[in-house]
Amino acid sequence: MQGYDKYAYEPFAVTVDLAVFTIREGRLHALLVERGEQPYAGRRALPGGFVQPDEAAETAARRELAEETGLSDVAGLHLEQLRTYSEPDRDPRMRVVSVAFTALVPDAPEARAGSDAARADWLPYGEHRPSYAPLAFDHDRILADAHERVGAKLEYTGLATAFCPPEFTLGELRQVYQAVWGAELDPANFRRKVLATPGLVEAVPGAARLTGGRGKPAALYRAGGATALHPPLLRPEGRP
Amino acid sequence: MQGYDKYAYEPFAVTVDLAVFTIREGRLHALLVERGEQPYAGRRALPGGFVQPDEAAETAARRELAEETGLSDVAGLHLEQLRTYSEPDRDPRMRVVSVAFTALVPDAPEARAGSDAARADWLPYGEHRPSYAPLAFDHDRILADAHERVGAKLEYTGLATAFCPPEFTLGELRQVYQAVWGAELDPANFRRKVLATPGLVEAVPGAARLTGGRGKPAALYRAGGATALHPPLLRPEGRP
DNA sequence: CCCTTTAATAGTCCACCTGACACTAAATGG
DNA sequence: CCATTTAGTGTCAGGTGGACTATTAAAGGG
Repeated sequence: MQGYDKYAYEPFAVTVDLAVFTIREGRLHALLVERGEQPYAGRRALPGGFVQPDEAAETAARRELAEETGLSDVAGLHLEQLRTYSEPDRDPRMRVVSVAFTALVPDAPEARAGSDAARADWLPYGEHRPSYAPLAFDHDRILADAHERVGAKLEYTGLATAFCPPEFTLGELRQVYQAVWGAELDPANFRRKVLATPGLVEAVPGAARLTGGRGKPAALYRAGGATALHPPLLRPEGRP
Repeated sequence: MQGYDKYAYEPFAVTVDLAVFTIREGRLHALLVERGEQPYAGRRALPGGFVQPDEAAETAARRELAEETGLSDVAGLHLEQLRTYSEPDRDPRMRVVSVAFTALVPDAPEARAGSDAARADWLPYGEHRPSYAPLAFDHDRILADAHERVGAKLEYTGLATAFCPPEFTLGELRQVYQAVWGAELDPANFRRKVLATPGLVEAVPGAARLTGGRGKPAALYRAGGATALHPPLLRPEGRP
């Protein structure tokens, strides 16, 4: 790092890309925009945008998240850096280094198109290659990396509650795990493990109960303060 | 992302910073350089440098790693992206976005000073605040983040073998866990768990044995192909 | 050369975690 | 009223993991 000279090197553009997930009807969905311009016009892509000269990448990501989702309380959403993608040819026009973030949204208000996107929608993301694939740029890879990261973090952190509203039932929490992992979980064993993990959830004291559909009404819980889970909640083996 | 214009935005300098760890005499060490110039002249810092216009951050990181460590077989070393640090004021001179990497080195040849550093040394990194603290820029935080990441990945990946030479004893492997976690592990139980984890290590078939110091000679093992550990090898509880 | 020290390896015991599964409770829809 | 659905409780067998003891095989010192 001998003497810096801001013009000694080709300038890099720095952007953020957002892999935003939510659970809808028990299935995992990702927020995707439709590109309105070349390259990849008409193709689906991750929402994102440029980092401004005076803001950190995290700030830019949260700003873009607010713009694209139309959510009001963006401050409370879970936003986490995933990794940075810097291959020289990832954007055909110029050198773009992109810091990717993962965001988790509890309920899912309809998305709205941002300034630079033709449209924005919540589209199902799962095992099968979706009809809208492939995404623009290297966004398929980013989204897959984000999915893998979220799946892994469910095991050993209390992250799952970030997909849930402030008060939720254990059934809803279990659906989060099932949607992300793509696996069935035994309701009884899930309840036992969640309640045995200190700080994961705490019961809402009032006899508060929620009726959603059929079946016996369930007790409500709030997210506990726990960030690390000991022991972890491991996903079932073998995913070939 | 409406039409790019590479001069529409203030240019960002993109650098890589390296948190390089090794095990020496059973203790965790980090590779640190001494800065020769302002700002922070004379202070310790992480090795690193600029990303060139035609290379990915990973490529730049591996190039810097080779330059700073003097290792010949840099290609085989474990190098992994940590995260990107982009706070606008993290470098007092200009806007620098830095992609941080974690590298793990098995044996530790003496470091050598790179082009931009007065010197480079392996310095112990552990519980106590070391005498060389604080580091330049936000490098204390980067190094702490890297340590936490490595400690966590030892639990559920076969990463520990990256600290070991191609053939190693279970005692050496256990020392890796102990040095990174700063905790004592029962040798017998460690052996049982490691050998019970499929794909973590594989025995060297010949009656190969290694003599290092006192005690019964140990059997040699090679790193197995396993990348994910099921079940994980959890570190002991409670770190207040 | 013997004896102590050190580390690897083997084995045991027991508490607890976990998956599988049965059973009851409370709501809805025909 | 009855079948269905989901919540919640309980049980049981097998496996895992921590604590601990014992044995083996080398090095080093007197």
